[in-house]
Amino acid sequence: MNALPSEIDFSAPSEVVARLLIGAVLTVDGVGGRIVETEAYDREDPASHTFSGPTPRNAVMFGPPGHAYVYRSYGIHWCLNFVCREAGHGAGVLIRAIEPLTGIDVMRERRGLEPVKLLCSGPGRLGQALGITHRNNGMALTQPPFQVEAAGEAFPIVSGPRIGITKAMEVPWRFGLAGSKFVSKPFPKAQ
DNA sequence: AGCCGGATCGTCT
DNA sequence: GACGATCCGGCTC
Repeated sequence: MNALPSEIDFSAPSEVVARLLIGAVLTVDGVGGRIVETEAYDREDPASHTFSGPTPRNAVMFGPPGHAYVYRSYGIHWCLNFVCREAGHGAGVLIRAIEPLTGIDVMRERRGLEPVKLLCSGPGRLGQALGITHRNNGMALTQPPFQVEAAGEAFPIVSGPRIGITKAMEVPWRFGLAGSKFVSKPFPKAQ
């Protein structure tokens, strides 16, 4: 009844890709799980790193789609994005939370003993649990250590305002798997 | 359950 | 020199 998982078209608009990624399975060196929360960012988007044009930091986001854009957050965390749209556009999807499925022991080594629920619940935690660093910046998502398997079925999706931004707060480009206990924060009015 | 401050540093003004 | 696409611990209600 389910169609075979098809490849995700990263050249689509970031808000489309952000929805497609809900339910997809992401692993890094075999460690990962089901994506349950994403956020879309785009070039004409005041909340996006690319809003003010290309810089050394955001260069990867202006490169070809289907690559990893990794940035340092608050001087502490590494956050993982997938580049979208055509090369030169400057759009991407922030991976905010996954439901851990494989390599949970490795995640615990990296993050310490804590409930599975919290291992990848938020972009900083996810980055640490999956071992993401600046070395992953610019890497193709079709090549090791990355593996992205598209969802084989349509998952129920909720949406709402993005987290932790101060601009374009009215844009509802945060997406989540409806009812998931692994999202970083509840969605307004959802379920 | 919710608010507050500290940690920590690359990036851009 | 200021500011984060954040997390965590400690405190209060």
